[in-house]
Amino acid sequence: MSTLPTSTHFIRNIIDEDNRTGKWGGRVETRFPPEPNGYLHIGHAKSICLNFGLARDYGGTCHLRFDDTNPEKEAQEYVDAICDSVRWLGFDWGSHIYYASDYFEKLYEFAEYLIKKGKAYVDSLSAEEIREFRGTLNQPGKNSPYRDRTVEENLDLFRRMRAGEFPDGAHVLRAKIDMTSPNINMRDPVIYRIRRIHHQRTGDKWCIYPMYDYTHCISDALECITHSLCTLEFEDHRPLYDWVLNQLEGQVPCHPQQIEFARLNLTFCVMSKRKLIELVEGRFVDGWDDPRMNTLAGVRRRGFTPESIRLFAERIGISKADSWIDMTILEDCLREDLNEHALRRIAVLKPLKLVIDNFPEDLEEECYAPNHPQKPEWGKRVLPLTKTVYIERDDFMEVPSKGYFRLSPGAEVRLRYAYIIKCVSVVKNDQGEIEEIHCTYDPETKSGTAGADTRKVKGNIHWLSTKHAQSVEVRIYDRLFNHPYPDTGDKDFKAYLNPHSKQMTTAHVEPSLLEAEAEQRFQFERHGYFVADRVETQPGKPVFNRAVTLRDTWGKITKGA
RNA sequence: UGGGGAGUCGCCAAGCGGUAAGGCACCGGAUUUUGAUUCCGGCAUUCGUAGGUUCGAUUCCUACCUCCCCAGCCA
Repeated sequence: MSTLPTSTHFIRNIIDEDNRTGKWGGRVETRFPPEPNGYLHIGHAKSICLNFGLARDYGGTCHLRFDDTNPEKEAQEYVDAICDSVRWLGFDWGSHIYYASDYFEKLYEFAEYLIKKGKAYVDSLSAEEIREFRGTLNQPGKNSPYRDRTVEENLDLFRRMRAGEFPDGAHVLRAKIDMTSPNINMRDPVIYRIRRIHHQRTGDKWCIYPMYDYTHCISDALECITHSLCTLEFEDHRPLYDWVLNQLEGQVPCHPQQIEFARLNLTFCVMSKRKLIELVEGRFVDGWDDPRMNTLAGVRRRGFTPESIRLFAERIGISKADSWIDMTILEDCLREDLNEHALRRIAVLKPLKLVIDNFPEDLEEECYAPNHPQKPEWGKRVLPLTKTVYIERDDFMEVPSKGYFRLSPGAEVRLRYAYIIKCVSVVKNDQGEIEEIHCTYDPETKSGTAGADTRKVKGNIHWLSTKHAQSVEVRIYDRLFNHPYPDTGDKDFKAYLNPHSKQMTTAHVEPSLLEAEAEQRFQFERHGYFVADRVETQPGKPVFNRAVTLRDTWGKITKGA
C-alpha cells in the first residue's frame, strides 16, 4: 500500500515524448481547474490524482485554478470546500492557487486586441436569434448582420458594454471565425456577455464576464501550463482553444497542449453536479457530506481514506474509452487500505443473549485479543469473559442451513479468543422468538493455552460480556442507489434511490471504543470497517459509520441459494 | 444523417508490424481462532466485422457495424 504502482498511459507517453524532444525544456506544468459551483466528487478525484500525480512524478507543479467566470452559480463556500477536499486527498498546490477572475483585466485587454485585429465583433442579436443563425448539426450557420461592424464601432460598443451602458443581454462579443464550420464551436462563439451579477471575488467591478472557451486557454497560457488535461467532451473545443491562442501569439507566454481523457463513470452513483445538488436541495440526503454521497466530502465522512482514493485512481487507469467502473473496485481499495491499517475491535450489531451454564457466576476472566492478526507488534487488549455474553443473532440458527458452521443446537463453536462452547438449549418467549441461548464451555480449550487446539472447531464467533459491553450509535450505510446506472434509465434517477441506504442502530461495543476519536477507523471483526463520524462524534460518545463490509463468501453463498 | 472521439478477457487497461502485459473479478487448492487476510495455481490461438497489403497484422490500408460527445449569452 505504501508504494503505488504507477501505470503507464497515453498522457505519460505524450509527456515522455515531449521530454525527449525538449518541447517544453523538460517542464511539466498541469492544473486542476474546478468551477466553484458545487462540491468535488469522486470523478474529480480522478482528475486531481492525474494532474497532481503527473506534476509530482515529473518534478513539475500543478496549479489549483478556479474557473470562476460565471458568478450566477458560484460561491465562496464551494471554493473553501474544494480546497479542503484537494488537501484531504493529499495534494499541495503550494503557492499556486489562481482564479480566472484574477485575469479579468488581461482577458479584457486581449479582447480589445482581437477586436483591433478584426477577429472579434460585438453582436446585437438576441440570444434566440443567435441560436437560429448558428444553424444545426447538418446546416451551416449564417452571418449575423452585425458581423461586419468596423473596428472602431466594435471597440466603442465593447468599451460601453464594460462601462455598463447596456442592459444584460443587449450585446455580446463574438470571435469572428467561420459560421459555416462543421464544428459548431467554431461558428463565431460568444466570448463575452453582459451580466449584472455580484461576483464573489471581484464584487461589482464587472458587468461583463468572459466565457469558458475564451478564458480557459488564456488562463492556461498565462500560467505557462504545458499539458492542459480535460475530459472528452471538450475534444471539439480544442480547435477553438488553439484558435484563440494562435490569435494571441506573441501576446501570451506559451501555447499549452490540450489533451482529453475519459471521465469517470461509477456504477450506483450519479456524477453530474446538477443531480448531486438536486439530492442535497431536495433533502434526499443529509447535505453535501452525507456519507452516502459520492462527493469527496461524503466519502470522507463515510470512512474512505485518501490513500484508498488514490489507489483507486491508479487502479482504474487513464484512457479515452468511455467506461463504467464497478463500485466494488472502489470498495476493494478501501478494504485493501484498512485491512492493513485499521485496529480490530469487537462490536455486536444485532445482539442475542447467551448464557454459559457451567461458567462461575461472578468470574470475570481475562481473554486477550490481538489488535491486528498480522501485526503482533500492535499488541493485545483484554476482553473480559463473564457468564452472560452477547453474540450476533446471525451466528445462531435453530435449524442450520447446509454449510452453516456457526452455532446451532448441539453444535460446538469457539467464542473467539476464549473457549469452545456447545449449545445445550434455546429459550423462547411467548411469541416463539428466540430470547436466549444456553451453552456449556470446555475449560480446557482457552485460546492461547496448550489445550486450545486439542479440538478443532470450524465456527468462530465474536461476543461481548453483557456486563462490560457499551452502547453506541452505529449507522449502517448502503449504496444510495439500487440501480447500477441510476441516471441512464428511462425513469428519473431519484426513482432508484435505495430506501434502505441508511439504517441507524445501537450496537454493543468494547469499552475502549468509547474513546474513539473523530475519523478514527476500525475493523469491527467479522463485520467490516467503521469510522467514528467526524461531525457527530463527541468526546466519550462516538457515532460510528459503516464504511464498507468485509468480503463475505458465506453471504454470497446464502444470497445465491 | 455535419463534425469530433472510442471499440483488446466479466470490469478496467497495456501493446502501435514480429506472433496478446498488468490489475480487479472469477475458479481451484494451501494456510488461517475474522466464512476476513495471506499464499500458490488457473483464467483471450485471440484483439467490433469483412476484405486487402505483408514471410508475418491487435498493430498498415479499405469498407462496414456499434457506442459516446457537440446546435448555453454553462463549464
